[in-house]
Amino acid sequence: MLIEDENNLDVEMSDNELNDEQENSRKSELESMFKDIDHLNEPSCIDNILMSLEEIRDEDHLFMELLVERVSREEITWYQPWYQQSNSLTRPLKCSEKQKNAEPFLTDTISKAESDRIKKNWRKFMKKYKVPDQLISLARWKNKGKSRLPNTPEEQAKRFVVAYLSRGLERTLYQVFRHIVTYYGSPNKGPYTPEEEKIMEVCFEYHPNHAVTLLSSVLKREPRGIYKRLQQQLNVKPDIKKMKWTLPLATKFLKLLLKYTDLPLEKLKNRSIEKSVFVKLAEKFEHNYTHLRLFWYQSLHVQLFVEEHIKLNKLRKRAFKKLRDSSYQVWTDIRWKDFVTQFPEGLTHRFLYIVCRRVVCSIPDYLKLPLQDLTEQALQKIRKTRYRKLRLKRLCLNEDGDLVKISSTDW
DNA sequence: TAGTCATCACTAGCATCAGT
DNA sequence: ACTGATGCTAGTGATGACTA
Repeated sequence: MLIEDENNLDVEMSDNELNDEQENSRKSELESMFKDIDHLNEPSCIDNILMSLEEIRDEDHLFMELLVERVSREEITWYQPWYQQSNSLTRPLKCSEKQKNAEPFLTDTISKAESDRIKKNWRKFMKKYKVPDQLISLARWKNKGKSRLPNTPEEQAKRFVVAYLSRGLERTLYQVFRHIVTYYGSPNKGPYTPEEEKIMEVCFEYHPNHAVTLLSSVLKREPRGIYKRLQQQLNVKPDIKKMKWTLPLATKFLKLLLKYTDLPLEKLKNRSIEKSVFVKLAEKFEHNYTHLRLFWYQSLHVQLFVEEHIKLNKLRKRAFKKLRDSSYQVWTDIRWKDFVTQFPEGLTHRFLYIVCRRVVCSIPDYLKLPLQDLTEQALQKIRKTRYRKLRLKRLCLNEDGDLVKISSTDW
């Protein structure tokens, strides 16, 4: 019987080191594809890309063969909650009425702690089954040209690994697999570099039909991101002017909002408003509906419904102290909708987020720092700031139905 | 220099379609 | 019955130009 010793797993590279390494190898890979090539139509360019694709496919293929060999006779012996017993990794779990009352699983974004747990499970798995550290291959391997029945060796192996990685998590196999695919399968994130754009161009020139899947492999990016980028390049951008919100404009906005929702102002507080309403508003304002929606939830809602004069930095101080003492581990763990309930009425989660983020966004690596450190730094920054008395402007409707400012000297 | 605004990008869900 | 490819959405997150 193999004893799994968690304490032996401590020797590992920190995340940052790993990321830097990946980052560097990615850059040199992409650069080598374009070495000495100035003209996009150079066939050697697409050759390089295709070669790189081949390498990736081979790598994944070999890894899967090894995996099948190592786990083909393994059976699941550990306890599995009902929601981990499904056979499908690529479709969300459908629950029957009965199951909805059973032991529940989480549905929000996977937190830092959960992600670490998956990593830990993977290290155990590697050790026990003697496979290389190549989760990326599992993540991007596609069952093509083979039977897709769930009991083929490859599918079984894949399911076994994912089930193993899901141990101890209140998540479905689908959720864990999604997490693996996004975090390990397409590790390249952020804006597209000029090299990447060149590669995209070349691929579309030579292989328009498979360009997206090809690019997703070679660039190690999510296919959806590539689609989106493509659309941006093809589409003539609609000419949206910058918008400057003024009291008259906000008045017009609010009047229309009241009209389209057919509700009195008080009823709009904390209410989620249908998209169609914002789409109608967007037509009137000739602006993106998402922007208008953001304006409502991030600004106007707060200014209308907050019942006291708020000093921004006082609010921040309070928020960061609460965050420091919370159970959240890193910034991205924060569930703003839950968090905002601890604050005065009228504040929205988006407002709170934007106000707090202002402080931390200039702190290097703020998304990864332990929240305790981050909040300490944030509190220090707030203490040092010069504009400590900034208050939130509050607004109300006067008798004519126009928005006016509530003077803060009344308080 | 803090706040505003626009825009790009990613995450995680849902849906549909064709292929095996 | 299940897959991959593709599309859409709400919610988050990053960044840079502009402004008060």
